[in-house]
Amino acid sequence: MTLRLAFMGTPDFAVPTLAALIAQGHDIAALYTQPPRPKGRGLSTEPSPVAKLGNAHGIEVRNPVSLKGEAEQLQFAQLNLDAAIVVAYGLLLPKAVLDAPRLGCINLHGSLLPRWRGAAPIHRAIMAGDSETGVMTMQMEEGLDTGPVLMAERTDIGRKTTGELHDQLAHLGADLMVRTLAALERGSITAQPQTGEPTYAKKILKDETRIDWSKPAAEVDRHIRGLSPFPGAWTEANGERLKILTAEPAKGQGAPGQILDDTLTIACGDGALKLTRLQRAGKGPMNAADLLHGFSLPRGTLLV
RNA sequence: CGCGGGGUGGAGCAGCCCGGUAGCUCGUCAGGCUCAUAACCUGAAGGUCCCAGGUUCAAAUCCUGGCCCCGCAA
Repeated sequence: MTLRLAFMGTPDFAVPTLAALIAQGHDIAALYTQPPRPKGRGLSTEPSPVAKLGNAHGIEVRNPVSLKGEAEQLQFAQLNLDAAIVVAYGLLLPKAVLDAPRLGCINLHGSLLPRWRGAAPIHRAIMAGDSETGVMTMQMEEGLDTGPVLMAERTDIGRKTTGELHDQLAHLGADLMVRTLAALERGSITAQPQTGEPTYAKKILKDETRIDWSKPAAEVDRHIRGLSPFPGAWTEANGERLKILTAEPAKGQGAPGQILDDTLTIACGDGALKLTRLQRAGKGPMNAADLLHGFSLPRGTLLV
């Protein structure tokens, strides 16, 4: 069954879903994404990952700064959609937009709602030490990720990093969205209200990314994994900024932040962690052994 | 033109200011030894020093232009 859809999304997380919908042969009438923003270092602005894929398929791309205006809402309504698929779009959808498509607006969210509503569900789930998470499709309402749930897929977190989990959930979610649309069109599912205590995944702030070595090793480990590879947990060594991408549990004790051996085992408030992949300012990511070849970090050094 | 670091054998770095024999810690290969916590010993191979101009008797090094990577900041 071919549906007439709009896709609203911006970052990499949304790309697999858009690709899956295209592959399914759905009619993507328009693509909404955040306008290109000046992106760092150079002066270059780049289209969002979603916009790039859309351009490659000749889909009309729209970058409204807001959907609150009547003109935008009218344009949206005139698309005459079966549904709008929303994945990490970055804009709130007013009621007029939510109500316009025949089947409404369907959102893909990267957590098991109502846990971790909001901006950074993957990071927060790992940092909080959750043992499992997942993706959900839901019928959108005006509230922030409050809509009733259509379908869900779970997965263990284990020792995954945010990057690994992000990619996995993006693909699980793409498949889930395809199945959700098929079921919706058949009329074989109904949305179920979210149950349980909501929690909110607040945006990651810069000043919470620094590693606090006085915390127990298990907690530091979650901190590192939850922020890897973006935005990155970091510490300071010899006055230089060191981003820690991965670490693994290790044995040892000492003053918090102290290097205990020649293989980057670091004492935490309780227990220790062995750093395995890290990045110096201005350098690319590298394994611990490689880093040590060019950067002196003898045992006893204190990371702060 | 937001600030800054960088591009040197396969990896990570030094050398650049003060031009003049390609260096360090590893890896790889061969041989030896026979190894407890990243084994050790001996030997070898492997480099357009990002690219293009310029200065010079001589450029990894100084000058000009370009390309690429990254940290901050947004």
